[in-house]
Amino acid sequence: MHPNFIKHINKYIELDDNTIEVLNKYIKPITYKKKEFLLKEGQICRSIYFVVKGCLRMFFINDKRTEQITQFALENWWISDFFSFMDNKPSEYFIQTVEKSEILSIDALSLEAMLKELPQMERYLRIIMQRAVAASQLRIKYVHQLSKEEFYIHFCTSFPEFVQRVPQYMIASYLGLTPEYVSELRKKNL
Amino acid sequence: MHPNFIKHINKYIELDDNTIEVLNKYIKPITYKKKEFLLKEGQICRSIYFVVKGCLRMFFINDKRTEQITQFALENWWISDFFSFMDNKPSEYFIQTVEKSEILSIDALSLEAMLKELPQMERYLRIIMQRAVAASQLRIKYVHQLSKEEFYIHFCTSFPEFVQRVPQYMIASYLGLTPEYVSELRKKNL
DNA sequence: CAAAAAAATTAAGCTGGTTTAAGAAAAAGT
DNA sequence: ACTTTTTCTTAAACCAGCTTAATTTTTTTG
Repeated sequence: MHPNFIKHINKYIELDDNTIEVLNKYIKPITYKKKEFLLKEGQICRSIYFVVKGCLRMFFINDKRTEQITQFALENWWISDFFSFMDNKPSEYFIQTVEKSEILSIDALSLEAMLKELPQMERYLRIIMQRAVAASQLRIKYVHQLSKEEFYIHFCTSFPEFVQRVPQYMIASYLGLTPEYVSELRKKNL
Repeated sequence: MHPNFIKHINKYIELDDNTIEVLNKYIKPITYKKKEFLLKEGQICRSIYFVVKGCLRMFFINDKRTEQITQFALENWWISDFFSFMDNKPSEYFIQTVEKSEILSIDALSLEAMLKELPQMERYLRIIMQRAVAASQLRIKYVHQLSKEEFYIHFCTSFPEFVQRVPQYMIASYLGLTPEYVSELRKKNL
């Protein structure tokens, strides 16, 4: 089992050796190359994914036929299309690696079985989800509070690791900007 | 204890009479008049709130000194500033009733004690939080996918109950539009 | 290393939605 | 019923950020 994953869970709940062993039964590690898809539009999102190493992006294709990124996931982040995952509905999203990545995945049935055997994991997931809600409250606030220029600068200073690892046009897409406008902002702000 | 609340929990987990009685110990019902505040900017958000009857809004004051609404909560919704609640940090939000409302509140200490005594409630909250994450994924998608006009029309057709109950300028604020523009849209689309 | 593909830049013109300001209509309080 | 407050409307001027299109730079691949 991946030590980073254990460490992450252990930040929120107590974990004994037996629990770790049981967890191991349900969780499936996969290594992906750069630009591989974990989910494509039209498929049902059968799993939730934990990033051990690497980077994922989630996006959809908008009416103008361009990719609109809605989320990134770096190390120790969970990602999924939760609507598709919970209700078994075809997803409108793609989930793809931005770079070579080591992923842990757990599908809906395994998750239910795991939670039945290890109910203390409900608490871990509850806290993770609660933090995700808090994060999206913050994100919505920034969207309304900041101009696009301020939003871009705020993102770059808050998450410098992204600027290093992720192409500029993907950051533009995530922030709802055109690559051309980001280019202009960079010229102005450097 | 409020039957709507019990019914809501019962949608996600099994509830026996004893559990309900224990729950009752930790949960505090309060009735608010129209326009009363449950939280003000600068205060720590000490509780999470469940709307039994009525309507709440959450907003912050932006740089132009106008109220920016980020969330509503109608019957059977939970609302809180989760960052403030989890980390005991002063909130930047206000939470206020839009109309006379019956609210159940549970503060952080009571929540922890309740979850210790009723660990099965972790599952309920995990599912609630997971659904909230799914909802915010959908919201972000709409923000990127739809023009402001489409966004307004989509909201009005998806949540007609809001249009009935909530003043138009509040819906405008929630959607990130000026009241003037909404007025124009209404003229155009009726 | 050369060729191709992917990513970033530049600049001019344009538009969806805001701002500003004034007035009208509806709702709430006394 | 009357006064005050809140909410909604109208219209013109304005601008942040987008579109389009061509070029350059960087990265990837054989």
